[in-house]
Amino acid sequence: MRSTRPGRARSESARLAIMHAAVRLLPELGFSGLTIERIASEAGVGKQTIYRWWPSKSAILAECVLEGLTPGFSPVVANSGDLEADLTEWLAVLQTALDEPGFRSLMRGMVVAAVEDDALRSALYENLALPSEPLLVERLEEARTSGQLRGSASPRVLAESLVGAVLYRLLATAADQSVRVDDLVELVAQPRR
Amino acid sequence: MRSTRPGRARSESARLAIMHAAVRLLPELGFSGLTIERIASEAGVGKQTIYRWWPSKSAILAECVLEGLTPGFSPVVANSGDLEADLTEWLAVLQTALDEPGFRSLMRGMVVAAVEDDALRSALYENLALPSEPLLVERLEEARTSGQLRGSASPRVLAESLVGAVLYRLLATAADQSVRVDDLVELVAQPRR
Amino acid sequence: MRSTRPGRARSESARLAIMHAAVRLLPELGFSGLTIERIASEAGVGKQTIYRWWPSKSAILAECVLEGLTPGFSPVVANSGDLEADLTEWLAVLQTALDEPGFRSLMRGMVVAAVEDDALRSALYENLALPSEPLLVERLEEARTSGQLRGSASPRVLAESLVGAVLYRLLATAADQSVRVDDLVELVAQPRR
Amino acid sequence: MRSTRPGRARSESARLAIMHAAVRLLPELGFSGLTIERIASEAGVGKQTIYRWWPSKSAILAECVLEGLTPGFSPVVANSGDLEADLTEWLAVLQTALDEPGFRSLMRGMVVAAVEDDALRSALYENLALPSEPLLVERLEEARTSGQLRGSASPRVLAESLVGAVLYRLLATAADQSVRVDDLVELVAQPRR
DNA sequence: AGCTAATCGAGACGGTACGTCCCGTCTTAGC
DNA sequence: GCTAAGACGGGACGTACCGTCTCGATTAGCT
Repeated sequence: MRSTRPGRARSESARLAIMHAAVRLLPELGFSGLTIERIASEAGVGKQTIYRWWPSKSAILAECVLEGLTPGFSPVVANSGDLEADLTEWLAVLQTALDEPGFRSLMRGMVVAAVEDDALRSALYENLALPSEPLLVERLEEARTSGQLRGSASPRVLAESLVGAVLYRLLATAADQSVRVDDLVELVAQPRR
Repeated sequence: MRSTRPGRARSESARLAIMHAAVRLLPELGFSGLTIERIASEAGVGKQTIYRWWPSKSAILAECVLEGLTPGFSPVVANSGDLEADLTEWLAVLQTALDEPGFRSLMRGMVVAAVEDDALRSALYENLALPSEPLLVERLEEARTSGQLRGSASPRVLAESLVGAVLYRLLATAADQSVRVDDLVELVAQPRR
Repeated sequence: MRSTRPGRARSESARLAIMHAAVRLLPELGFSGLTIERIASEAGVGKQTIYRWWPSKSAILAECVLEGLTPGFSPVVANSGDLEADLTEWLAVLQTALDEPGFRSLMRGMVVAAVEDDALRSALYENLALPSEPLLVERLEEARTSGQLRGSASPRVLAESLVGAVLYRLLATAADQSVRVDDLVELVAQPRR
Repeated sequence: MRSTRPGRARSESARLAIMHAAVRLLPELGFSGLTIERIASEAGVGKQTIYRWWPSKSAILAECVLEGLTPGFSPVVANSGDLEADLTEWLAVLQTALDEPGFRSLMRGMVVAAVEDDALRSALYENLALPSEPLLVERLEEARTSGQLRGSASPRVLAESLVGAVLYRLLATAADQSVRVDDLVELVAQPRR
């Protein structure tokens, strides 16, 4: 383990300014309209400072996702013992976030970016961001053992269906159309008697 | 009504060459790597000939989708009376198409393009391409009346969940991982006794 | 011989605007301070329009020299039959031009540029510009035959000495110090009795 | 008078490494291609060490000239009492140095640098380097009093003509063309009977 | 058959952004 | 306080495409 490299240390303030600028500009400009040059000038930073640390604009966004700079919704799925209630709450929170146009644009931009960058795709889908899918899978597995899960489909498929339904709404719909939370929950959860 | 304008008629061969070039290049270059200039040179066509007839590269792709130049899967959902069999077949066909890397790349590019262009989004999601979702909704509504649909969720939500699950797999997964067709069908269809 | 290439013809007005901008900016900025980007914006032209036709900024300047866009002094050496008078006049004209600070800076910039570009060096020294040396050699050869040339040194060496003396003054002297025209003439011409 | 300041003393080895690197790189890269960054890495030195002691790359070159790091010719003009012999020898030595391509490139680079930097211009022309012009003037003045100088032109003008002829050859000629030493001497010196 | 007019491939145009190189300054730890 | 190292904000480089604008050469329908 080497203690410190020689030379000036990386500027944390520049790093943060760049990431904040990226997140601020993405909804406004869309992914393809977002340029490194714009991010640099918005952040008050030289272009080289960006290129020194990130290979692409997607990579900047990936780091933003991993650092939680895309606020607005909780990826956490509660576990109250009642699957129906937990899913309803989780979807409602997600829905509320996606009802906000800025956040909608941000997430669309992220999805586009993720298509063209493996690191961002991992960051977005696997680790935490968009649907918090792994956490959801875990919750559904728990529900399987307690008999609250409908049918016999694997928790992974159920989770992907729920998240996919939200993703579909996000990408396919122009207007801000909400998902039908109740129906989605009913799809997965064993109705309580 | 004027049947034909004076002057030289639009060249059908140029039109087709452009669309074929676009579809051929999209998987290779990705949406952002695809340029009008490249399409023009690939098609052996002047740039102006493209700009004369299409407002953007997304518009070219939209026309390609509408003309069925993106081969490889049938958007048709059969109606044999047996929902389980029909869905299984439809998903299997879709899955086979998406197992081919070239087609996968093509569809990813299309999804990206659709995010930034309303016309293409309509062409892709509503009219026919990706999931043929309206046809699916129709089939599920029919199944509801004949009691083959599980639970009480609306056909639209069910359709979006199925299509969303496929979309999620397309976008979120790096490797060519298949969807679990059986589980997806089980999610929606009332199991036969 | 092909009559015309296909495609839009080169814009003469852009070509002239670029060359005029280069000549206007060179004295003000010096050769190393002169940038392609500045020339382009001064000329109201895209950078690519410059790079399409010239490989370097020196090449632009070379074309300017060849087209006579660097006004201010006559390279012509008169031949009145009186070498002493002819040389005195030629040097006086040259001196007057070089007394003007703008022209001085221009010529300094040209000399610098010529060091790093073969084409410009030819344009500057051999064809016409700075000293009109070939014309001077010719005049001196004529004088040799009519016995007006002092000593036996070759006309080429004499010409280079005269031009060199001017060049030396141009490069080595900060302030606008004139050459001593009389002494230079005396160096070369047989004094009239 | 304080003999030494507190703190670490300036590194003489770094100073020499920088100047040697500059002189080594100048012929290879030309003046505009020579960068501080390249000099620093060639010298194995931090950039700041250069900027701390020199204001510009011309200043480094000026110091090189003053320290005699540009080897290859003697600026000294002998005084044997025989002007013709002394000039012939001086020009021959100069010519030999300038016949070497590396030295030629070096001197061209120096001349370019001198155009854009007053300090270097002084160092190059007035103090010692290129032509040792002041020494030459002195020698010619001596010759005037002893009647060895041709005509009545001022020694300064004669010196500038000789040096200018060499300078002209250096700048204007692509190939390594020699000056005609005999003719140049004849131009200035009273022929011995 | 000639005229008119919109098309075609080609490619130059004024621009914007790219990703790189270097500027001159600043900030590290080490001697 | 100097050193090597190297990050910083900035500016220019030369390239790739953008979408527009000529070019001369077709090629259709209408006189």
